[in-house]
Parts: sequence; structure tokens; C-alpha cells
Amino acid sequence: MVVGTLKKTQIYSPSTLYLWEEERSTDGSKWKFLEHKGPVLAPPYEPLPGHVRFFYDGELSAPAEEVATFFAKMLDHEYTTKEMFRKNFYKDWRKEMTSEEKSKITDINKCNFTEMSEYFKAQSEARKQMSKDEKLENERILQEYGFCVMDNHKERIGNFRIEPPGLFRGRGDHPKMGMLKRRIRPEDIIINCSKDSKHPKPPQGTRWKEVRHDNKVTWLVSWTENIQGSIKYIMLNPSSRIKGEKDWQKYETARRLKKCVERLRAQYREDWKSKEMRVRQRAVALYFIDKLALRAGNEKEEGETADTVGCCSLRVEHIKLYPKMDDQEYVVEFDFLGKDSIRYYNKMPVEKRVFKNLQLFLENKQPEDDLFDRLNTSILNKHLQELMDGLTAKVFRTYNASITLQQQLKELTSPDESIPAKILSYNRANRAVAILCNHQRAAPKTFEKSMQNLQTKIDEKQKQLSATRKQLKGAKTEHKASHDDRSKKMVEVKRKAVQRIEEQLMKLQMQATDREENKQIALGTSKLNYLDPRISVAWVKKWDVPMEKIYNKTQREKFAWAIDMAEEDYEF
DNA sequence: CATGCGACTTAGTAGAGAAACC
DNA sequence: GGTTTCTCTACTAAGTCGCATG
Repeated sequence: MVVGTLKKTQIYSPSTLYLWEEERSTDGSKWKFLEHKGPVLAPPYEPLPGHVRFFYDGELSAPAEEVATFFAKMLDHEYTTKEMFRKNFYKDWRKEMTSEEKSKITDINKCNFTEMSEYFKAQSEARKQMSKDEKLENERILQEYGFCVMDNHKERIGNFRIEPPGLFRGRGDHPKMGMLKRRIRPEDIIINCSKDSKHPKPPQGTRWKEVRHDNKVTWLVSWTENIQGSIKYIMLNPSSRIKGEKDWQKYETARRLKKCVERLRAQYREDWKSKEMRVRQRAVALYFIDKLALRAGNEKEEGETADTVGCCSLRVEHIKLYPKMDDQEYVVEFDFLGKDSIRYYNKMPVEKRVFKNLQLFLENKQPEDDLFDRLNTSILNKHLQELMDGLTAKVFRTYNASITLQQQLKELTSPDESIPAKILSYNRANRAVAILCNHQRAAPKTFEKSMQNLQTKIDEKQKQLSATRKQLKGAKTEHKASHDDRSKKMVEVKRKAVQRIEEQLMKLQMQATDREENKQIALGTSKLNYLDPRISVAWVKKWDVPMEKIYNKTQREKFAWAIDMAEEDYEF
């Protein structure tokens, strides 16, 4: 499944060039040379100054201060009011207390963190004032630790800082929210680099857990996190060769799916009739994944994470069947929490055969039973692999997202519209994808207000327009009467003014529409992860839209390969 | 086959920084 | 010039998927 490799021919120039390169190592090695400075550790704890007090039940106290400050720092956040959060925090906090403190502090509700909280607020205010030095220092750290050398190229590292200690903030109803995320020491850290590179040095008097030289992986640093026991990594920035190449490959796989998707669709429709239950379940699940862009849905360990599901892990309680709904037949209603506990709610009419199958799957089951009891992601992906080399469930999301963007752009862009109108069209196409993938965001806190402000501006612009139109009319009348040069000029001036204001008004209205439609939709995720950037690049080139209207600096860096590769006739 | 682990991609949000506004 | 508003970036959680292990 080798699709070629990307090669950077320049180091970090804005127009980094990529070239085709035929050959690529077949032994699974990801690099030949890797050298870096290691991670930036979290700054050590600074004890609170003496005047900052902590009260327990009205009495002065100071138990396990550092952990207490983690809670204090979050005091304004809703998290700290949640029972589960408080319980988990309190339990972990007690582990850090001396036995004396433990016997004194017995009820979190009698703790008063307000002075600590005030202190940190004041601190962050103060930090804003002297941010210049800090900025300089950050820049120095970035220059020193933010880059590595991989195979002759200086590459930007993604996250070179070790996560600081704090309280775990899970998403949704997470059973571990509030638990103490402990400080990572050099002794917890594994370094990965070339044998023949200059190895990163641990801080004075400490040592790394291990230094290894594994070129079958792309990470530079790893450690095990204590909440879930999972491994965290430091890896390269998306602009790096190694990430770009992988990204490109991903879209090439999706394009191969495009070529055979009709065959697969015919196949799963056929499988709806199978006499084998597992085949039918597989086929219906695949239909959902294809049609609704659902995620695969791996099983999760109960009690370890928030209760969320994807396609294969859907339960009976997550769907409702309606033989008739309004003027539609065979409607399925989905209502479940997906990744990040984002709600997926949708009603979709399905084919009769799918509907009948679903009824069958539901027979004799409790709400908490699996809908697809004969299916999991491993079975599904094995099947997909047989249908097409490299095919897995997530490829459908990539494929459907990209093909939707391409279709929508074709449909929505009109040749004679202005640049702002074209950008609105682009955003609408992007939005169609975000809706398909259910990429949501919390409506901005100030949304209503900012909407109102914009409307005020529009109203004002409208008034200005009608006033200027009146002036134009007046000028015309005057010109008719006098027929002199001066009045002729005046007509021209007013005509131009009207035109300009009309354009401004249109732009504002466009902005308003765009913003309103975007209230709870997050466009970024699909843009960054699902849309073949070559589609956008081609569109931009075709319609002479400035690239930076579509992609900001980071995005242009990430998609440098596509910007370089795609011409206006590119087709996904 | 179930289970767990490792590596990697995908995800929303908080807060910093930049731009617009007054 | 200071404040408000918007945009971007950093952060890190939460998925997917392949593979080893028993």
C-alpha cells in the first residue's frame, strides 16, 4: 500500500516544497536519524506566600498545599460544584495529607479555598502586565526545545511540554473527574532518539526512566499517565514530513474507497437479506456508518470512562423505531452520547429492509443490551479489510466528508458572486460536512450580544445607504437641470458611494448569516481532519480566492503538501 | 476469540493574542 | 490608548485500530 513519500526540499521556508520520491523503506521504519532536546518539564511548585490563608471550619489550616491549590485554581469553574468531582478530589487530596491533617480535615464542605483562589486571580492579572519578558522566555524555550532533527530536516515538535500536575477534567459524566493528575518526573519519562544522536540530558541529579532507539515509532518522548494508565506522547507538529505524509495517505485511501463504494453499497444491501444474523448486523451497522458517518464504536471498560457509544456499541436504548412518522415511513430516531459526550440526535427514514432488521435485532432485549450483539469493531474492520485494502470504518467518515465538500462547493459556488460571497459558500459547504460529522461546539457565551451588535451595524448601514441613494437622486436632478461638469462629477461621486455602501452592507449581511448558521457548529475539526485539503486548494485556485481566507497560517503549514500539489482541476 | 496495550488520529475548550472599536 | 470582540493556538482528553498475549 505504498503511495509514495513526501520529501521536504527546504527547511522551514514559507513555501516549503515537497517532491515525489519513489522509494520508501519497507521494513516499517519511520526514520533513520532523530535528535532532540527532550521535554520541557512542568515548573516546580511554588509554595504560597504566608498571607494567603486556608480555613477549615473557620479555623486556620494548610493541608497538602499543592493539591489544594489545584482545586482553588478551578473554584470558579462549574466542575468544582459537581459531587463526583469533589468526591474524587477529596479522596486523592487526603492521600497527600499528613495523618495530623487527615484527622483535622474531615469534610470538604467545610473547606474554604477563597483566599487561594483570589491569590491566583491576582497572580494571573499581574502576569499579564509583565508578559513581555515572559514572551521572550517562551520564545527562547520554543527555539531550544520546540524543534528536532529527523532525517536531515529540522522539524517543529507538537507538544514539547510535559503536562503539569492538576486535577483531571474528564468530559461529560466522567467517573474519574477531579482525581489528582500527578507530577511527571524525569524518572517517569522514556526518551526515544537515534543511537548516534546527541541524547537529551535529564535535569541535574535526575535520570530518565529509559532511553531507547526505536525507529519503528514516531514519538520522541513518552510517559504513563496515572488516571487511566494510558501512555502519553510527544510527537511532531502536523507540518512535519512524517505527519503530512500520513495525512496524504489517509486521503488517498479515501479516494480508493470512492472508486469502489458503489460495489460495497450493493454488497451490504445484499447482506441485509442474509440468513446469518451476524452478517445482517454487520450490514446494517455499515449502512449507518456510511449514511450517517457514525464512528466505529469500540467497546469501553465500564466505570473507567464516560458512557459514550459509536455504531458497533449502540444499545437498544439509543434508537427508537417509528413505522410511521408524519408523512414518512420507517423512521429511526437516534439519541446517544458520542465521542466527548457530544449528543447525537437524528431522525432518519430508512429502507424497509433495514427497518425490519432493526426490529429483529431489538427482539427480546432490554434497553441496556447491545443493538448489534453479534458485532464489534474488530469483526467489522476485518470484513472491510477483505473488501478493500486498507479499508476501516473511519475511512467512510473521511470519504463522505470529502465528497460532500466537493459536491457542495460545486453546487454552491456561483461564478459571478463576490469574494466574500464565495467565502460564505465555502463556509456553507464546510458546514454541511460539520453537520454530517456532528461536530458541535458550545454556543459562544457572548453570542446573542455579538449578534445584536452586528444587527445594529446592519441597520445603520441600511440608513446610510438610503440617505446616499437620496443624495444620488438629488445630484441627478441637479445635473439634468444644469448639465455642467461639476454636477456630472457629483453624480459620479454619489454613484460610487452608493455602490461602496451596498457592498459593505452585503458583506455585513453575509457575516450575519454565516455567524447565525454557525452558532453551534464547529467547522475546525472537519477542516483539519476530514476534508482532503486538495479540494479546497483547487477551489481557491479556480475562483481566485486568496488562500489565507480559507486557511490560516497553521493550516497552511499543515497542508503545505496539498497547496503544493493540487491544481485547479484536482478531483477528489 | 477476548483482552489489554501501544501508537496514532480526532476532539472540544480555555486562554492568549490580534484586530476592531470607541 | 484602552477596552471589547474575534481568532488562533495550546492543551489534553477521547477516540480508532492493529497487534501481542494467553
